[in-house]
Amino acid sequence: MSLRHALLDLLAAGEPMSGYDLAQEFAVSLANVWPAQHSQIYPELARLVEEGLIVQTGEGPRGRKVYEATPAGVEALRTWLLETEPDYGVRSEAFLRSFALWTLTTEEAQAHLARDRAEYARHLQYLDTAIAAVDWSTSPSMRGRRLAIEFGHRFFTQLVEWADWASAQVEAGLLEPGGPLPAPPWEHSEGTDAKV
Amino acid sequence: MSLRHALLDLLAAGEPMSGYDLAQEFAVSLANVWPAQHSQIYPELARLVEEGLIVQTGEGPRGRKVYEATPAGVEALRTWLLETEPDYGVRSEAFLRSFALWTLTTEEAQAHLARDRAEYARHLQYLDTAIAAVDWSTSPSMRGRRLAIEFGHRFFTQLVEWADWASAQVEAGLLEPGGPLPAPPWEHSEGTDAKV
DNA sequence: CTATACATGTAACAAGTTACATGATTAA
DNA sequence: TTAATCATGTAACTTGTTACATGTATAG
Repeated sequence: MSLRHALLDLLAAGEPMSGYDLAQEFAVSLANVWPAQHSQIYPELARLVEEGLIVQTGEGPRGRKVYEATPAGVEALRTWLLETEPDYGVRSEAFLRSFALWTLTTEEAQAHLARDRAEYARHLQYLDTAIAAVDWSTSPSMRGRRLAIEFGHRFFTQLVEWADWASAQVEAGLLEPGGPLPAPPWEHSEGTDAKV
Repeated sequence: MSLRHALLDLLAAGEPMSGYDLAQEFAVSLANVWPAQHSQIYPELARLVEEGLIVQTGEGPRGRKVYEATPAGVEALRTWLLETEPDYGVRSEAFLRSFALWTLTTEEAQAHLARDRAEYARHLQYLDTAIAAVDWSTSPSMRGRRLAIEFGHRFFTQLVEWADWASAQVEAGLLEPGGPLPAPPWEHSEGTDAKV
């Protein structure tokens, strides 16, 4: 159900888009949220048209088909947000890899962490450049999307910081038997207690 | 390919485990990294046995089968880390939802963010309790896993902070036309520049 | 005129989820 | 004795990936 809502959101945001445009969008802004290939997008668009949640409002060269969300489509988006239970699960191969770092030597782990660090920093820099290039005040969707972008910015900032921290721990001998262990995390987290 | 490496990592960590044990582990510590159901785990275990990456080393009541990783299995884990390109993509429905918050009213968005916040804080608290209950010095795998746990701790801390930030922005009128927009993210991120 | 980007689609396969199915042990 | 938990598995379905297939417009 997530893919269709991602498409619906993009098409409801204002600008009419083609399947090709949407695929581009998935390759950049949605790549780290809900990746999708064009082979998945085109059939889903056909289903959305069939259900009346989007309509084709234009065409272009090379058989280009341009779609927009219908009022029913926007309503479906709202219903999704308001009436379905969020799935808070996250899937990340990079995170999974960190579970297995102990099978590497200190040097190998350092190399792995350095590569991760570079990749996260590269992505963060790209994000910041993208943020700076956009006028976030133009439309309601843009204004709201600013929240999502901040989420991404903080996420990648945190990844870079984690990689640096992990690298320092490994350098200090974490992976060597008898090496020092870091202090518990709660010593550097304050003000995030549950309001329950 | 990720599921098998997650299983391999757990079985290589030291303690022999059954499919049931592994499913429990996926329901807790790996739930926010690489979720998996028992229906996916049992067939994968059978394949891993067939390929000689794990062996059944014991049995228990109710047809319980206990497995351990073979040296070939540990080597396969290392090869995965050292010789395959990481997939840095992240999939998160909660993150995707934040893209569509603009379709909600200020009040509706606040309710949604409050629910997210509570869920993240709850999970963070659970994580911290779990961290405190464990002796991280016992084995190489435990020592290394400390890095992954820190990753999770920071991730959820950041989510709580983001939800608070987003809520404050919405409260200030971000979703209302003409309302104030937050300052660009880079103003509160320092020391994470790419070392490229 | 030729390579690249644009543009849409389908087919075969792999991965993941939900539901079904069965039965043993244990604690109250 | 009965409910909960332990324990393993399969089947049907949905979702997602990779590869195949085709053709048009544009820029150099």
